[in-house]
Amino acid sequence: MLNSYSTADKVLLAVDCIIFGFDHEGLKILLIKRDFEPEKGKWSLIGGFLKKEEVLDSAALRILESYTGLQDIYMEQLHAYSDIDRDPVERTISVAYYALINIENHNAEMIQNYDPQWFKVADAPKLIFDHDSMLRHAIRRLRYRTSIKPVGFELLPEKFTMRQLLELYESILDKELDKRNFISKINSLDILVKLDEKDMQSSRKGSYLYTFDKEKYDAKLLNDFVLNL
Amino acid sequence: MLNSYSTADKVLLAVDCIIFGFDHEGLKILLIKRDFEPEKGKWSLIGGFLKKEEVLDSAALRILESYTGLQDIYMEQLHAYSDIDRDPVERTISVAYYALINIENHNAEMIQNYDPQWFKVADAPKLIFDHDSMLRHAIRRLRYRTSIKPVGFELLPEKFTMRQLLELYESILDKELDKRNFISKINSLDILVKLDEKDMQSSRKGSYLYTFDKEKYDAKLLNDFVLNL
DNA sequence: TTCGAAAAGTGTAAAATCTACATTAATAAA
DNA sequence: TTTATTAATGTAGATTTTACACTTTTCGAA
Repeated sequence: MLNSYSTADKVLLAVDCIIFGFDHEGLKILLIKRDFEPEKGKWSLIGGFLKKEEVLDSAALRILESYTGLQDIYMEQLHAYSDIDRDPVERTISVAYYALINIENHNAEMIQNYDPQWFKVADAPKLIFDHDSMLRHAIRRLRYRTSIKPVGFELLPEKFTMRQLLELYESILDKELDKRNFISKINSLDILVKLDEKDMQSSRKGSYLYTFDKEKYDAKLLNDFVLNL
Repeated sequence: MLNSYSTADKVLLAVDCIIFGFDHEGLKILLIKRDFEPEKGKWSLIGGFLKKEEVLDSAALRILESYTGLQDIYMEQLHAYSDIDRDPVERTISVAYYALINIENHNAEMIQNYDPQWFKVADAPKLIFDHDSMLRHAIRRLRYRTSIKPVGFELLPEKFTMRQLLELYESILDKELDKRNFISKINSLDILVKLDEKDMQSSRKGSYLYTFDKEKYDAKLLNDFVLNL
């Protein structure tokens, strides 16, 4: 019978995580050397299997934490991948999630206790299975997301310069942006607070530091807008 | 062990289809009375279980065809739903797909041999499980899609009037559009061919019929744009 | 102390796009 | 031939987007 629960096939359900980070070198992606067969030792997204009593969103969080120690990361579902032979061992459907995190905040502990590595998106090694394709889709989604939601809160340090924000957008969109136009567009979003404090690392003159106005930022997360950069 | 294939749980994987159609009454959604327990007799999206040797995309096509006879329908994956108790019988993860189809082209055969029914989106009955939530997401996705890809080829008859196209967009976006602005924006997409033929049903004067320029339409499907309606 | 180097900060004019809006045209039916 | 009905059409003003260059600040070197 077509729709009998009892005769329907059951399958393994995996979750793979595309974790984006950002630092002075640009947009990065977090990868691990796979620690079990098949493809042991090859570069891979962080992944694992869904447990029966678990929701996908939670599985993504659990799996991310188990490989990185990272907690309370906001992830979004990307897509379900189901090619028959995507996993050579056994039929496995994988649901991919992606997240944005601040590298500096998390890196020390993570590198100490686990073994993930950051790669510049452009320099990422070949990945196992269909993970390259997942990564490509995630980048596309991130670019799109950038055009309708604010980005940066999760990726930048608490205090940051306008230049850092500009470089974040440039590295996500992979194109140069006009500095003055960018600043006025970002300012028109009204999500930044200019501090009375300068960062003196980057120049003699020093550049003002900003933070996000969390409330306004979150409000913008809910209501899509068009940001034409 | 965390990532052992042999100890990982297997789950049922369902596919549910949100089928959008359009006719003179507006945007519609195709539903069936569920023909098996639980919730037998209640309104439901068209759905079924993934088979082990099947890709999700194909499962969506197979399931749609089994309930409607519809073939060669282009569907897009929407989201994977995994609430623990979303299906009361057994843990089931469902991947939702959505599609756009032309009601008039397909209706006769479908209604004859199967028992699905069209509902105006606004008048849809309460659905089983989390199908209401799937439908809401699909509508949101369709609206978004409408702002970055052309819509209509799959939903309108071969030849259609500008008014029909306008009403399609209005019913998807659920708002009134300015006729003249709409026409000039659509024309600027350069995807329509104006025919030397009028539809005399709707008025004394008659209104010109259009078709889509399939090539240009398809090209626009690939490259996103912003259509500010 | 002055000078040079390096990045920060700032404004505008022209072009493009978006919006709001009303009249005339064509035809069939009465 | 008149009337009723819907189709078709254009523009001016407002808004947004784009392209673009010079001045400011301060540290460190001469």
